[in-house]
Amino acid sequence: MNIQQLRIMRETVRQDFNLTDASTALHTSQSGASKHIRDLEGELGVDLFERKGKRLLGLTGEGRMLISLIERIVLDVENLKRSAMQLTHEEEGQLSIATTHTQARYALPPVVSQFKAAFPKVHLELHQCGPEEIVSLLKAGKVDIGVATEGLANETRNFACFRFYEWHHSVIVPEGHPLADGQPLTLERIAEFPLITYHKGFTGRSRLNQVFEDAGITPDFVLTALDADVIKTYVELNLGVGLIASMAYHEARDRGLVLLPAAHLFPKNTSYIALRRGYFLRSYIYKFLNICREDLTEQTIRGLMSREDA
Amino acid sequence: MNIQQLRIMRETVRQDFNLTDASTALHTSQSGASKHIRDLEGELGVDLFERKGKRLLGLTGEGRMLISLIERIVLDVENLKRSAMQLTHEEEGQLSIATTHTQARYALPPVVSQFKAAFPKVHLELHQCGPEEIVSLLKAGKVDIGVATEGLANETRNFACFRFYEWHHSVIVPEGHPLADGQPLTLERIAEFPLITYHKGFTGRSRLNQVFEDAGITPDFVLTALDADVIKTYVELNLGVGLIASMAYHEARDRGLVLLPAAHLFPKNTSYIALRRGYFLRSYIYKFLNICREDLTEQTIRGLMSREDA
DNA sequence: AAAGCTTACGAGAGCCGTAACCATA
DNA sequence: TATGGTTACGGCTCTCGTAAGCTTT
Repeated sequence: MNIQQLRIMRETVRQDFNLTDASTALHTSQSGASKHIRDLEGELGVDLFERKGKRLLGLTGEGRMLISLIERIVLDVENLKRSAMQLTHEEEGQLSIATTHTQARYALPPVVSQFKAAFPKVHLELHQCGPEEIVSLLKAGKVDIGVATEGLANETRNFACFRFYEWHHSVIVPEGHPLADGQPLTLERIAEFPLITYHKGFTGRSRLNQVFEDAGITPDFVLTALDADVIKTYVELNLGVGLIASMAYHEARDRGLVLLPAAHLFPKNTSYIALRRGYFLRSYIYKFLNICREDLTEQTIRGLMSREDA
Repeated sequence: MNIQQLRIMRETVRQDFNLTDASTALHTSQSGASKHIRDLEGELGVDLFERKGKRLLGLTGEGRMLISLIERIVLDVENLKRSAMQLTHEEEGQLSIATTHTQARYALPPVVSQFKAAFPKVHLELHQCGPEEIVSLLKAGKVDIGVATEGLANETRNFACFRFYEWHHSVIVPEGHPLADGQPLTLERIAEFPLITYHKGFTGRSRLNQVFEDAGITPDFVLTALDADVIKTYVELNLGVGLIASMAYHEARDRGLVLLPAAHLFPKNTSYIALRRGYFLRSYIYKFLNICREDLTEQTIRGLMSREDA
């Protein structure tokens, strides 16, 4: 038995039992992969794959029993290499973060600049995309960290999720707008106007819908966007009333617009930081989390990683 | 990197950093082992061993960080092989049990005969020895199961310990002995006679001492033995009063001797079954535990193995 | 036909063990 | 001097990739 055999075994499962894809993914020949699998089956004395003629269709019952151990071994071997790398190049490396516009623009800048000061040699990569893509990038191991409000918290089997910060939606209107008359804000008054807010699945949008539905109100969302900057642009054009995350409003920068707090109308939202479970973490990743939330140290993170939520 | 390198690494640590011993333990050449270690260090880019000239003295700090991962990988690889073996030869194999005389003679016989009926092809090996040796045999992996009253329960880091059954000490005397006069048994009355019981460290002996000490009584242990059969022999010779585990008394077999219950004088004892943590368990091992305690199924055992006590 | 797995085979890398060498107690 | 680790080296196995063959869709 050798590690390559296990790697090929794992990759073949991941590539939906397509040996050709598996071998290209591992930069090796397909014939070699074929032989490796047969050798492994021979040594273990067990058929791992269900075959129809020459095609691989899936795992046998025995294969399913053994694959989890194999996965763990391969993962551990990778982690061993990473750990060793980490020990020699403590300060160098890459940190890839997948995140939404909202986080990248309003929540992460102070974190990133502090992090860059602490680890100048680490190459930072911000991957801006939607919540589903964050999840798949994380799962595929293409990024180290995911940051978003949506989509992460219900993936605690694969990810360890840490609370980042909490925030509320606010209403944003042009100066002199009827809603800015000082009278208390209600859902009914807001819904009298055309609304502009985030796309479905972005930045707490699901909760907004829920609130209106619970109140029996059907608002008119005339325009939805991926980010608050676009929303603000159309609010300035007087196309409607904006509903944005309050940290997206900047008094000096957003002259001509007025922010009306709406914490009493909409429930609070929580943004999460997610890491894959089971993978080795470079020391600077711990540092990054530590900057995000001071109470997260390497020790506490390690502890929370192995359990459920945080 | 390959598995042999990791195996050699692990074995070298286990053999107290003696490469020669490590390589003989793995049935390979010492020169090869030397090379493997240097290759591994080269590939990982880290010195794993502290050296003084050419001697290996211990692990470096980096080595200490990595050794636990290496241990786990090697263990998983072994478990993978065992699991596969298990899947093909479900019913065959060996089951080694280390246990004391008391368990082997009085508690295990019904379990063993039931087990043999269920798995006739499994070769059973009973290793009779003292509690400390049970612990070391288990640790070394020379036996699969340890059964004893003493020594196991405070090793929960290395072993998963399951309660087997509970029992009490009893007093045993020849027929017509003054203690068998029907009057209630007290510590004071017992201590008037010379006592015969188990060696230190065997079958609840420590608790006996504690009870007398707490009562401010200094009994006269004239003779100690490893097992109840020896004790009974000397009680028959009227050399003293016996203190034995009550399950060691058999009315028909032990004619001429009288058992006086002493559950009110001595605290209850618990016998434990111990398994090593982290190792793959053949299906018949689950069956063995299941016979010992009906509520232990493969599922419950798996669950309890990963946690602390049971 | 096209996609996909297996078999055959030759080149080359890597592993192993013997033996000689070197360093430490 | 004995124990223990390293270096050198030849044999040999094992791995890898190309190419051809065979099966299934």
